[in-house]
Amino acid sequence: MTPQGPTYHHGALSEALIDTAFRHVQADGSASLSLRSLAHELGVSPSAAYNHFADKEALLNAVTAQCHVALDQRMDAAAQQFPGTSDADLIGRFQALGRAYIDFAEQEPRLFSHAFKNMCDFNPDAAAESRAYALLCSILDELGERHLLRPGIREGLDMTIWVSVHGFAELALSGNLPFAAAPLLIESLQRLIIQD
Amino acid sequence: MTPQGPTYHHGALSEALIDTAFRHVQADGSASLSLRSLAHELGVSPSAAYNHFADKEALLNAVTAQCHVALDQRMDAAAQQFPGTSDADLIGRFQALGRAYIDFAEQEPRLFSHAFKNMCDFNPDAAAESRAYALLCSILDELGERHLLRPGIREGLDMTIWVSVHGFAELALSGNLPFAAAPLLIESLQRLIIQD
DNA sequence: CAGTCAATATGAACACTGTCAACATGAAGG
DNA sequence: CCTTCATGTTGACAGTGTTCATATTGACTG
Repeated sequence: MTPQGPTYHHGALSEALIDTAFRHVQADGSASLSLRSLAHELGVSPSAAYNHFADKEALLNAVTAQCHVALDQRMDAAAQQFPGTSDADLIGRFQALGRAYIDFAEQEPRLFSHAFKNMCDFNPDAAAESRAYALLCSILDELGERHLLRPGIREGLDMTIWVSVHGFAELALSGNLPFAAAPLLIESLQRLIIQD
Repeated sequence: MTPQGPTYHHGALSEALIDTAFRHVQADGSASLSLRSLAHELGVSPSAAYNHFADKEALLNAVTAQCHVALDQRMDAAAQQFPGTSDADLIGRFQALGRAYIDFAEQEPRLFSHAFKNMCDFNPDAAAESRAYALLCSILDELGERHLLRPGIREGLDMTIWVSVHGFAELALSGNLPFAAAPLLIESLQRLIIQD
């Protein structure tokens, strides 16, 4: 059962933990997060969190899920800026999705880093459940149906575009590229895939 | 002055610290590295490291540099597998460079992660001094001179290819893509840029 | 309503950690 | 010889994640 309101000792500790942990990660990054300071901030004893999470890592994994939700919301909002089906709207949506991904990395660097921080084996569900990836696939399909894509390039193109935008964000965050170069990337990708 | 041999208390502590820290990062990742266990392993007191590094972070930055060296060595070796100037060698070198970057991420996941871990502002020197990036630029230039590249796509292409391969490596390490998809990426990139 | 039970929170403790200030040591040079 | 300076040690401080035994509470059962 899910917690039932603020009538218990604390009430909904697990949600409160995720919530303030999320805000701490957003502001200072996940490395400097301490379970003890978190508990102190919530007026709770240091070991209270262990009734809801096995580990500090388990709590941070819950925060990771929230980070992905935040990214997906941005991608949805970007897609809705160009809801039409005209050629211009399709291309505009393609650009907007790429920019939204990179803008999120620039404006919420800690959330973006934490969203992709965990090193683990390949999990097919992770990509399948990603709203961002689904939006990218559908815009590429629409571009293909309109013959706006160069012929014969559709196979694997969703992956290629995704890794490009993601790689740019990562390299910009690690100081190897300037965020100001984002438009160059979008233009370069467009030159590579759009028919003229 | 650089240290002068094993005649002092320890001799060359700073090199030894970087060396064993590097091996620890390679095996277990940078998160679980402890200065104290490192000092114990070297038969030295816990605070001895502070004569050579201001911080734990400073030591880890030295390790980061070593990680980039290891990556650059792989890229050099890959380029030398196709040293010729024939069309086949040029394309082979392009593929080999991409594969070497991704193979390094797969075979040395901790080193790769640590190499691009730090979040910091854009530093123009970082990219300029990267051997991997220089090798990529030169192969793209050679492909262009041979008219193997589709016309009009050269601007920003080095960045686009780099972020693609890097993004693939990152997403594979975080479990969002399978490393087995690497050939698909290389083929997709080739379809996008090579003239037919 | 009374009583049991599982969920939840507490307190004290353990084994760690990074970091620092004060002190010791030894090699090198005037 | 004796000072100087880089290097290393000792001991301490303030935190950390985590566990265990214990207490408290809300909800369900008879």
